[in-house]
Amino acid sequence: MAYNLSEGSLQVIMNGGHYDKPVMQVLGSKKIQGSGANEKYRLLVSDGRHSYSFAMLAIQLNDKLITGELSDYSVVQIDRFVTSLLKNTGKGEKRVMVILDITILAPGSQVGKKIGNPQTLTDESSASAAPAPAMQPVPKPTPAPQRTMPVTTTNLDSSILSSQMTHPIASLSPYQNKWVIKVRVMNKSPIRSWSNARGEGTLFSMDLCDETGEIRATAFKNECTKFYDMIQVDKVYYISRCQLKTANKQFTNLKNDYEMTFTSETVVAECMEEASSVPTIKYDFQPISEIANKTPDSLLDVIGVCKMASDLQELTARNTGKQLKKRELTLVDSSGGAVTLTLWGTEAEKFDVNSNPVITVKGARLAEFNSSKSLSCLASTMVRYNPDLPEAHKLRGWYDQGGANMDIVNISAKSGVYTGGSNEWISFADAESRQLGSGEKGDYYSLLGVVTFLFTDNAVYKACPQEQCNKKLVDQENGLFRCEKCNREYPNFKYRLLLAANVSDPSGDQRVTAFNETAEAMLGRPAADIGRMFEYDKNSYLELFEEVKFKTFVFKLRTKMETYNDEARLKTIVMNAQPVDYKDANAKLIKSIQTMTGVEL
DNA sequence: CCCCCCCC
Repeated sequence: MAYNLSEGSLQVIMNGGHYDKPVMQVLGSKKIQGSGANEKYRLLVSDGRHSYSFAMLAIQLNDKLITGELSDYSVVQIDRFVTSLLKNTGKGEKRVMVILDITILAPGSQVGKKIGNPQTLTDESSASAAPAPAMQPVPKPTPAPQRTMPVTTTNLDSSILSSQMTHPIASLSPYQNKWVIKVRVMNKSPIRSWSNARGEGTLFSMDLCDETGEIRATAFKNECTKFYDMIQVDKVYYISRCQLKTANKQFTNLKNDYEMTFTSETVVAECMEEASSVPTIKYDFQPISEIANKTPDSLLDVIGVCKMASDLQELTARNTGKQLKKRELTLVDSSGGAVTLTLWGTEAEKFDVNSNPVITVKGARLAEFNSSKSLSCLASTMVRYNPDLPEAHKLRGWYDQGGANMDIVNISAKSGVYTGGSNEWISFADAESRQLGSGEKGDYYSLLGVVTFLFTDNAVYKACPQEQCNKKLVDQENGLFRCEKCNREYPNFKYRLLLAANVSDPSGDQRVTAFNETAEAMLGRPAADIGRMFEYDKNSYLELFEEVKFKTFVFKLRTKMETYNDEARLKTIVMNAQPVDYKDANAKLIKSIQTMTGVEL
């Protein structure tokens, strides 16, 4: 019987390339460290053309070798493997393959011989290119020298560790505990304390990654104190002897089924050598336009350009009474979506409002409020500004070359209290002929309209600082402001918008009023910013209004006949103003053409 | 062993 080995695959793999599920023959194996449950084996494998001895068997596959299922001359399909470049004690780098999963296609006893005449593959990345040492083609469990792990971080020579085989994150599991990982710290939380029925203490957690995956590690109490200062974001460490357990996906979106806990046995040593092969961070970016379809409370990775930023806002948490600081950023990307990202605390304070950085967030929580979705940073969320990433440079290019002016759909747009009405677009002429607004209750309708004029006078006012009260304040000219509704004076106020505008469509036009949230959506800036501009930078204020003129929105309007001074007149309020989603707009237009013409398009 | 992460 002939066995087809994947000839040439080893050369591809050892040059750092990928080869999908190569078929190889095992020509030998050798125990290189540990004993009992912690044994580790090195294999001599052949693809028929070359043989290579720096193939490691992941510990979970040891059984196959020990039981004899996997033996010399076995033909196997390597379903999953990783390779990594290792420092080879002064002789440059050596690429090692770690076999994570195999299917045995034919037992060694059936094959019974070496297939072909494979030549030893020399390590091409190494100048010395020493041939791999030959191994006996018979598994002889020889007592390998026991590797003793230093237990403390003091006097730990990291070169000892680096000369050893490190284990890929992807192969860690609770069923093996003898490993060393070489990982970069992606994120480190602040120290936090807890107190509950099961006890109290301090902890911090960190997110780690290597070429094969990522994992969260948490250090409690003694380990928290011992390692907090040492562990630094972006640095690479050798870590061993942690406890692994199943990760709770509710609190992390790292791609790993497990997480680890530091124990008193845990060893951490900084990697002092060049370690650029260990990646800096792993993202699973979601296009902003897709965020609206995600489940609330899920943790997402997003990249976007900060198109606008609110002022710093201070507020009191309702449940805890804690003083909070927040800043809301609007992120846009080339998907045509926009989303609000809320920063908290010092992250909010230190944000430079005069910049439009590319921002990456990893593990931001999708929040839902009043049926609009936004992102909120948690303590565990990684936020980076203008990171040196291909995606970031691409997005910067998009933004600077017109993306900044692109019409966007803000999935976080506040929808006000609007609930009624049809989503069908009608025209002002339709609204008139249907006599909308003549009834007791008022009528709702939607249309595609252009803002043709904005009244800049009285568009922003100083409102009562009380949460539920938006009453315009009377300036007492003594540093205090009086609210007639609350019947008291305040030293502070909040800006609110009350925007009057004209909206036109091809059939006519209508004077409309937009209250705070909808006016913010139309003007594209928070009321606080607009108030500040009105007060201190009138030119920018007027410019902003000029920019919005002739912008098109999908309006949801509420219209009702009201009587002023014996004169009945239609009052139309903007319930919602959304930038145009042209894909959706075109579908609606095509549908209405079909309805009108009866022609299938 | 945490897992709170805030506000409209």
